[in-house]
Amino acid sequence: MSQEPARNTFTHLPPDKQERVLDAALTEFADQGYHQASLNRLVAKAGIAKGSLYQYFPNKEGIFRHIFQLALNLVRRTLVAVKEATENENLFFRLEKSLQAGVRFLQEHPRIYSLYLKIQFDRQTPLRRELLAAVRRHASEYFGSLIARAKARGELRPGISEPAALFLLDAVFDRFLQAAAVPYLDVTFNLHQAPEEAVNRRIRELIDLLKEGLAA
Amino acid sequence: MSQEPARNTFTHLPPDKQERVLDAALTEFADQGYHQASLNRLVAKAGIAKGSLYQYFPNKEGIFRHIFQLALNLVRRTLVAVKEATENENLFFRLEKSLQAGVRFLQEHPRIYSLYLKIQFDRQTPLRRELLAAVRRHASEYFGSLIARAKARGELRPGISEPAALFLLDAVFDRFLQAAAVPYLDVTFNLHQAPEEAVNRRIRELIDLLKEGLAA
DNA sequence: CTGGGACATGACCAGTTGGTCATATCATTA
DNA sequence: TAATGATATGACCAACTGGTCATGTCCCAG
Repeated sequence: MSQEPARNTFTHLPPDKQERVLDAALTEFADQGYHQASLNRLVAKAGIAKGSLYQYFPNKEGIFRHIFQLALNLVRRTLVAVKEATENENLFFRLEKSLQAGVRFLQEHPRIYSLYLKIQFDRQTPLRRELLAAVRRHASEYFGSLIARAKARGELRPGISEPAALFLLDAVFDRFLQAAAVPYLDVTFNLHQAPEEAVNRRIRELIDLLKEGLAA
Repeated sequence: MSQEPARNTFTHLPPDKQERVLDAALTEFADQGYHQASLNRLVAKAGIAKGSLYQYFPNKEGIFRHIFQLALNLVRRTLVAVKEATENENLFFRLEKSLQAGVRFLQEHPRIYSLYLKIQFDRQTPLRRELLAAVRRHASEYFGSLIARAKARGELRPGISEPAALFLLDAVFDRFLQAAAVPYLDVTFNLHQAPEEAVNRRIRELIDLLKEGLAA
């Protein structure tokens, strides 16, 4: 499969130095995207020599892979935690809590989210297929299991199209997080850097609309 | 305001040559994004000398502005046409037609849509604020007027939050188009390069869900 | 035929990129 | 102390970037 991108030299380094390098790398890739990212800037930020970087990683893509894996693991852990924490609640409450958790994640790890958005729409970025496949799988499992449980508990309108419901939830959630993270994206909610209370109000409005529908 | 980015020299050119240059530029920017785009590749594609390019436009950003304006005007005209064509129909029929028109646009002008996505998530691209502001204004006007009319005709559930409805429509539409345009993005609908008939079925499922809601 | 303005051209420039490598430093052995 | 292997370093490389400009071609007016 894919060989380990980090060299032994890197894992033997004192943890704080590893931290500095990874931090600089995440910042650079998140700010600039893969191709725009400059290794010269990266090493300057990390306070190491250019040559050292190539003792730690085989090349630019190797650094990227490493960051990518760390980020993906963090997301995975977070998703599992939220799902378990609301296991026995009803669908709409779970959705509300999920969206809140999403916003929290994005505020705590803005660079990871920014990196994700960059990869999503830059066809040239390495690992793009892998990333999108992984995200798709997670989203599908997550919402799929919420919907299945809701159906079993009779919380869903009968005859509903499950793929459509999944698509709808995925779309609305993703857009909500984007609007909270990216300035100028949002049409009416003004979510970017809004106070928590305002965000939560919007979440409730939105869930309510999903629940009851638009039609009279 | 903003000065014209194209020089007179360019407008005096034989139309087919203008066409070739603009086409090459759109392709390059759409494929690579602003910063990754290479003027060397661009001139090779257009079959002109590097020096000539600088007789037509002041610099890279000037070329980008020009392409950008052309694209924006095209979108504007399309939006107006759809809105007028369904003026007296009910909300959900109009939404269906709008989404169909969106998919059609994206199939006819994939490079323009790709460019739009690139700009949206690359914070470093020039004109990003302008682009996002323009898109936001258009979307808000478009959906806003649909919703206002639907409300007047009593097609909406009373007490509905208008900002939430607007956000919801904007989110779902945008995501639907993204899923149709970008491979691997879509969780369950398999919209990318799907046949028209399949797309239209999905559109109907989705609109129906928006109409009736999720809850039992 | 001459002159002049519009347009075309590609060699050239300084700056930056990802990546290399000979050399230096350092801690740990013997 | 000497030797050894791991790690650190930054000058250096070819390739490419956006942008310039001296020179050339072409057409048309006088």
